[in-house]
Amino acid sequence: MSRRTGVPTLEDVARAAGVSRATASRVVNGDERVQDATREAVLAAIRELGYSPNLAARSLVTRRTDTIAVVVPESDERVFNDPFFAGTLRGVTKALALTELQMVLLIGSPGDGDGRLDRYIRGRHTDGAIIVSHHANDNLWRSVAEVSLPTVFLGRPFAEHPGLTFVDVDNVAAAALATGYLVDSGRKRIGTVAGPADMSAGADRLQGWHNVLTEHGLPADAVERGDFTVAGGGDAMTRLLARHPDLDAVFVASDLMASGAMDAIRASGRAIPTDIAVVGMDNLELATRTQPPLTTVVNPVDEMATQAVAMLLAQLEGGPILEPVTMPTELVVRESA
Amino acid sequence: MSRRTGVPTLEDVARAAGVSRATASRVVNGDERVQDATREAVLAAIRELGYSPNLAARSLVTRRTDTIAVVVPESDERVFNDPFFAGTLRGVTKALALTELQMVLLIGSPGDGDGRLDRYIRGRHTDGAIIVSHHANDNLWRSVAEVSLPTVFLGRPFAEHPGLTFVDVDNVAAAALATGYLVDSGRKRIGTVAGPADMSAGADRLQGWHNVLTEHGLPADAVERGDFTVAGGGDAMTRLLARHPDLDAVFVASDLMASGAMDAIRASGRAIPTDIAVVGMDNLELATRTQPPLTTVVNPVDEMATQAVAMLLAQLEGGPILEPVTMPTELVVRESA
DNA sequence: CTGAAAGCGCTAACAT
DNA sequence: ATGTTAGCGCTTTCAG
Repeated sequence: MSRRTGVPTLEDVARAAGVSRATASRVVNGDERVQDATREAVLAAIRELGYSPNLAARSLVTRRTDTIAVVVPESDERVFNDPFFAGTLRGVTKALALTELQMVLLIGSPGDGDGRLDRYIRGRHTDGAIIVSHHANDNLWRSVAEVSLPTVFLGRPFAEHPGLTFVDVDNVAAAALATGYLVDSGRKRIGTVAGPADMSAGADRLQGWHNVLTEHGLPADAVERGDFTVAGGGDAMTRLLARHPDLDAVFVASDLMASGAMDAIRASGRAIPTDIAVVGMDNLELATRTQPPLTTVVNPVDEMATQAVAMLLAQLEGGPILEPVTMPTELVVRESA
Repeated sequence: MSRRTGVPTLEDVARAAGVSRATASRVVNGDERVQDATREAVLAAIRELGYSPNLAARSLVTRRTDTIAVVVPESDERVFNDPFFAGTLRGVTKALALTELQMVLLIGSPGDGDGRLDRYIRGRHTDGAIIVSHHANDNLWRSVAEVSLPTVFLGRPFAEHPGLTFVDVDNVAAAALATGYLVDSGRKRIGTVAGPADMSAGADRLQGWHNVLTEHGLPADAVERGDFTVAGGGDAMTRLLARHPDLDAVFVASDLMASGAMDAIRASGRAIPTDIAVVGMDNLELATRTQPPLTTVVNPVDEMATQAVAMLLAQLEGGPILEPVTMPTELVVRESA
């Protein structure tokens, strides 16, 4: 016995079962061509010794790590305060639980730019990646392309690029749906609290709002940007009201921002929806608990995550890069509009 | 050139720099005793080739994985809906960002009991573990002990065991603080919505509530259990009111449950705090947004997480297992009590 | 169906 | 200061 550490190796298992390492390995990996009796012996040895494969050794030879990275180029603050990310992570976790893959969560720390994430990707330390909240100036898309790491974006990456695939909702259509509802209910002066200009969700939702207003010959000049946080939404709404006191409705590009915006509206002495109607987007649980409950557009994060994982798995199994997928969206009418 | 894959190895770097693999390795690992000129050459080769160490190969020889597991034996649903876990993960992420360690998130999936988590721990696939929400019938504590995996519990594990360390708040004291406040403000008939009996936080908070009431000669019989969710808190409160319609106050063992409990109280036609005073625990952001804002006891998850990571790092660096740490707590008075 | 042997990429003695 | 060498534990040809 040359076991210095307490951790049994495949060699130990093989010896205990009276077979070669190769056969033991076959049993561990479910290879069919092992005699039943032999298999039993090995299995018994494994149980007895409490053997568990050394993943590093395995991955050194298989050239797979059996992990996938979930990359979120946002601060830990954002990620863990925004239910949108929670939903995304929940979806990914759930989908991954059915596989042998382990999830490695990579969150952008404000400290070092995106250098850490980039290095991790370029190092090919995982078999694939799901990249969640992509900004225009992230070069993550370039990195995954250069090292050809199987990747699916959750939310359309700002820079489209052949070979990059993603799953998203049609954010232009979603915003149009929300804005159209406001128009149809007779609102004439409709502003928007938009998302960041460097994210496709920010840009597209603004576009959808703009399209509908111009189609109807209504002014599309009341725009302020928020950063997808409650506070950011509140600040943006305050600025919006200062510049356009005649607003009678607003489309806010996320429920979290809408929550802040509603506080700002109330603080200005206006009533919701009587003075100002509010429509959000995401349909977080939060939307049912605002005062009044928030009319919003569904952002099916769970389904999107599941879809993204499925597309990634297909690639990992050697399939082609699948076409981008767009998920359907719907309006949920509550009391804020 | 024998490079079949596109991924450069240390060997490639060494060759390009005209040195041996050993020297290249020294540069990569920041070994001092390398001539500046040599170092420069190696660094240049690394940049040129876009070299990144193969972690599997490294960990095979160093016997370290440079990862730590964050184990949460709860369903993904719970984990990603409960801001308590979000706070914990935020704290751990933040603390880990300052190190070279990568976090592996292990979440209990309802499917396979805790077998998956257990196997992962016993396989020693990480250098250490932080175990977050521990239940009485989890045998995780036994597993980490048996394979002597450096571990810190976040929240006192139900089974105390020499060699197990943890960081927690004094939940008995916290509950006593909340209940004492209710007593001091003249309430006479104080119930509680307690947490699960199989978790130390559930048991201890119930104990603290019980202690104060008996000390003051008040009845301590109005108890219903919830599962630390909004819905669970609501249901428990409904049962509590049915059995004890004379209640004039309630200590609810978590803010999430308190939120549900407040809905149930209102639904019963009672006013908060006039008819029933409510005190929660955790001091989530949510507590500021309930109607009325919730009086609660601070659960300093961020600091606890930081502390837990620090204690784990100390162990990983070869230090002794540190004594359990108890964090201080305080009452935040808002309008619900 | 099973075993022998090669080697994945790296670090860490041990030489020099 | 640098090179040589011996594995780390595993999978995978290749023989038999």
